[in-house]
Amino acid sequence: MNKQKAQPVVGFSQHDHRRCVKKALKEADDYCELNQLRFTVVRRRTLGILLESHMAMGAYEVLERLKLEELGSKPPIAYRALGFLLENGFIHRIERLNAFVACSHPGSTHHPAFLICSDCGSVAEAAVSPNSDALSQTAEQSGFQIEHTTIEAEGQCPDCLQQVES
Amino acid sequence: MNKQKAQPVVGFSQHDHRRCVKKALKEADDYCELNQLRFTVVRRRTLGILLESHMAMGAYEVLERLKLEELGSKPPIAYRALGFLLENGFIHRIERLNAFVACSHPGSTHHPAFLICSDCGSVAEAAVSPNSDALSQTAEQSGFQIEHTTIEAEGQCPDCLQQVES
DNA sequence: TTAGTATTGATATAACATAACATTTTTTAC
DNA sequence: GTAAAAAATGTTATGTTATATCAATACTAA
Ligand SMILES: [Zn+2]
Ligand SMILES: [Zn+2]
Ligand SMILES: [Zn+2]
Ligand SMILES: [Zn+2]
Repeated sequence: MNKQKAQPVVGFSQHDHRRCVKKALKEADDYCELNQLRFTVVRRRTLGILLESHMAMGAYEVLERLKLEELGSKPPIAYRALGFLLENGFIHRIERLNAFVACSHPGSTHHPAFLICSDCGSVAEAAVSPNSDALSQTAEQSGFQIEHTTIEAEGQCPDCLQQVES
Repeated sequence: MNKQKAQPVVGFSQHDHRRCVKKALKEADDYCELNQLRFTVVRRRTLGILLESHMAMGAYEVLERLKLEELGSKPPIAYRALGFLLENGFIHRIERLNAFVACSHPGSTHHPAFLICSDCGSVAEAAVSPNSDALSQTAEQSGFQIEHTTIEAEGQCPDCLQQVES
């Protein structure tokens, strides 16, 4: 991650970002109401920050943003909010980056996979069908019961590849 | 603790395991000689420590072991040795655990996948064929060029599942 | 209300990792 | 063989990520 800023995270294409954020927050509102989860100010705003950014953000980066809005200033504030959002599937953790990113298609349970550009830092999420991938097959063969998968690829995104060519 | 398939050293009897470690070190010796790599005492011993262990080990855990043998006492010692071993494919890094594990089948280039037991901490490595998995397909479709993959599953290993049942 | 539970506030520290520079060892060129 | 260059190690310091703990507050339900 050594070049510019905010790159699209949902695939590598343009989209109406503001509407996308609003929609996602609304869906989270609904989900929390339905499941009697307490979608507090800090939690909602944390999700908002990640949705707006559309980049993977570190916990301390999120915390900086929360500080600006007087929503907390100490690490546990950020980690707790992120923990809540992770548990409820609103965000994912990118292990290779020690960072967090809003889920591109929340609501449905899925095994997310991420494509991380090492040049521009953009992160794209793709759903991998749970039972067709090689990992699940290997697990099944050996009698291992998967509860969570981490599937991440690092490399060059289409945009950055193009820039090298030209 | 006995598992089938592409397992590292878990479950081997003490005698077999010793031989297995010795064999792996010998292979590393040969590889380094062939490729004119400097397989120094610290590097070789670090690989030995990981081979002997039946679990993934953190860098500071490895460092503790090196300390005991007067091979270094400060973090960079361990991280440098681990870096060398990573670069040359003798070990892998498990992102979810911030830990390192000796490769189960070094020599050949492969996309390693790991099955991590959240109960007993055992880690099994399996090779995933690079071009058949869903991740590679997704990447190819979007024009993303993969350089490195992180594929990890957390859950219950067969042994730990059995213990819950009984 | 009142007790119980969930969340937040705050301090401290644990765990993981690297930057920077000095020193030593090994390799290479002459 | 010696000197220069390169690689590895020693050392200090610091940066980064994450959690344990306990006090205070807010929400929930009897
Ligand atoms: Zn998702
Ligand atoms: Zn890019
Ligand atoms: Zn391997
Ligand atoms: Zn187990």
